[in-house]
Amino acid sequence: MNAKVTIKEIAKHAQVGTTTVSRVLNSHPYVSAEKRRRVMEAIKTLDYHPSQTARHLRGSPSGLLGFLTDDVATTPYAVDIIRGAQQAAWEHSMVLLVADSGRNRQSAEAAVDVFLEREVEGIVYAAMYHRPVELPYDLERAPTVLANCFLEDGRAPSVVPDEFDGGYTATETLLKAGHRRIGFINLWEERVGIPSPMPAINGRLRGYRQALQDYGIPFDAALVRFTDQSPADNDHHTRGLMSLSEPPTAIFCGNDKVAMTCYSALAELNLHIPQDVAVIGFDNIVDIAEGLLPALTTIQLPHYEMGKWAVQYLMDSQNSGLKPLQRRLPCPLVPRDSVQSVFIPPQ
Amino acid sequence: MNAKVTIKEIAKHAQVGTTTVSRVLNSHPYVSAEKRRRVMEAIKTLDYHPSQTARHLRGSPSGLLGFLTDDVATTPYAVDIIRGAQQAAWEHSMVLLVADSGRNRQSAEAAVDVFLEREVEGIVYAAMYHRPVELPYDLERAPTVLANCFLEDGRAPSVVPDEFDGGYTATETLLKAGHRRIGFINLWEERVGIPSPMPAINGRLRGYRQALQDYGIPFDAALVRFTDQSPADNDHHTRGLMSLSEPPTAIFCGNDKVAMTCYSALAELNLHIPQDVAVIGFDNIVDIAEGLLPALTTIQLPHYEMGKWAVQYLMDSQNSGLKPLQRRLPCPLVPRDSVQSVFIPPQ
DNA sequence: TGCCTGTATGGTAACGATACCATACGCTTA
DNA sequence: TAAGCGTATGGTATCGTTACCATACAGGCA
Repeated sequence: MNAKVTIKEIAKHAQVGTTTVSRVLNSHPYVSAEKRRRVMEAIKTLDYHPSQTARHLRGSPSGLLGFLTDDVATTPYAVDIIRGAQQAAWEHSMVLLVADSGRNRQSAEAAVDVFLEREVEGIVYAAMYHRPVELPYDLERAPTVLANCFLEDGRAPSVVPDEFDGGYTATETLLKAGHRRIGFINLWEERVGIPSPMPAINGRLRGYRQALQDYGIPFDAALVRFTDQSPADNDHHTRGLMSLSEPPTAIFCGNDKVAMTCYSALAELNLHIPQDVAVIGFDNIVDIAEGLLPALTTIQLPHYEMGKWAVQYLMDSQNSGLKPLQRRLPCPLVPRDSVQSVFIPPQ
Repeated sequence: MNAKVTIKEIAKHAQVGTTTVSRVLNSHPYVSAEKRRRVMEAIKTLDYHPSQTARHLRGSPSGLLGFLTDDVATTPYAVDIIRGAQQAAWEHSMVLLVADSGRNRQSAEAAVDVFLEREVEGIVYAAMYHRPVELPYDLERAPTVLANCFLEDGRAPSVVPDEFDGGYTATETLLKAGHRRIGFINLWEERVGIPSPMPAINGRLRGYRQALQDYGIPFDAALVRFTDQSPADNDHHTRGLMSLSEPPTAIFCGNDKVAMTCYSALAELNLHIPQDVAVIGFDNIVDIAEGLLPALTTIQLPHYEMGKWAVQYLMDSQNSGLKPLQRRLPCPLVPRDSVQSVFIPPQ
């Protein structure tokens, strides 16, 4: 507000040299108690705040981290990535500079330029849903960690949800509750004719199969379906599953939106959750999961944790160097009321 | 990555003085075409990027804006505020510094300290749902604009959703479709015994009443209900409304979550949307609105626009001074399939 | 007594960019 | 021909802070 107070004025006010003030500020040795006190007092009375700009110019690290996102939130809670990053940054006394790369490489480059002009110490590149990306700028430009996405060639470190773990946990939750016929309405997406390599789809399916195998249940392809995520298709597959000659007693839905349609389809079929059919979702969209009746048991994507991890890794490897590993974070269960044991397990 | 290139090296490489380089960078007059060319070339070959830090130290404005949020997203899309702010900042060649004030005043002060140390030119304080707040730091410290919240005493400018407009639009949409008995399941919240001053609750109710009045429909208190937002209560009120001797033909739900429960309650009552009952929501939680069948017509909160406005106002009033007005932004209709005309309007 | 060492202190250059000042040239105009 | 002006150019102080260097004094030890 008022003209900024500099170290010089503190020095004058406290009747010491600027060096002494600096020493006090950075708690260096060799300052007498008396002068330290005087400096402290001057700082308080003049309401002095050191200029990070000047500090940085003199050679200290910038204390800045760039956070670049690819675009608008698809899954709303994906923004928890930024919260996690912000939290971790804070713990390292860093500040987050955020920018939206927009859709095109050009504006991403521009954003990175801006970051670099401010000498960020690293960049977190975050995607709004888990997928392979092409980095919209030259990796050499700054130490980069990817969050919720990864490079196909693995040239940069990344942190992603462990989709396999999520699929496994969801399925195991149902198995533990005693279910033996478990339907799976997986997500689907096509990319120019070939099935998408979306890690969510494949990873969760592998988790599902592995859990079944671990519990000695044979895999039945009829129980696995793929939805284009439209309500109509979600509905269609729920009905398809339930009209099987041997219908499932539990359904694992590819996400909470699918679960939402699943609920209404089951209601129309006069089937009750969780008594007749257990349902488990994915994503933990709280508005949906808590809004449904009964409240939806689901799996949480580790958005917050990914953001946190990305920044932490960036910081930890500041000197040791960034090793391009891929870190998979578990997807924990969020138990609510849509899964319930179907029978007392045998002793 | 490699040691940073400075203006001096450019000067040496281009065989000119540093002043000339600076002039080229800032497109000042009085540089010969030849030298300009040489400088440009040197910049490109040495991959020079000017240091914002040094620029700023010399006196230029910091180009930084602080963005402070109060806490975790309640409505997931509230993060669009940050996207809007980021966009507007970008257009003004500003960068956003984000921090989470956490719950307590102390860490908020700390965050503001950090902002001030970097000499931000202003601060946007954003809340995750529309409400009165107490600013967790001294207003004198930096030019501040509040987004999605406001100070009870109006000491600082703020931008909020026009809840009245939203309530009016929702109701009018139903009226225009020919409905004359319109139920309203409003939100509810108590604060130590007294009803909450949540602007959403009062504003939307006033909008509802005004729209009825403008269309010559008498207000019927029996049609207005308040839910604590639990699925059970949402369900209860939907049924209550429909069991009226003269039940409504349309229901205006306080938010999309309420609408979600409303859908299932109506389904259980064997009533079809929109033929038997029209439903309109609030918030436009896309996951819910598009996931429901039929897709939910709803009202959008202007999160993105608020973020944008806040930054724009901060910038525009950089010299003219911040006037503490409150700006209300309209809540537009997002038409989908849950409202349909009940009859052909008379010519 | 003289030297060394540890403590205490302040002056000043440097970080990178820019604003100001000084200078210099070529041309027009009195 | 000299003065005056527009154009072109570079040197240097400056922003706020810290690192380095220089200085100064007190006490311990030979």
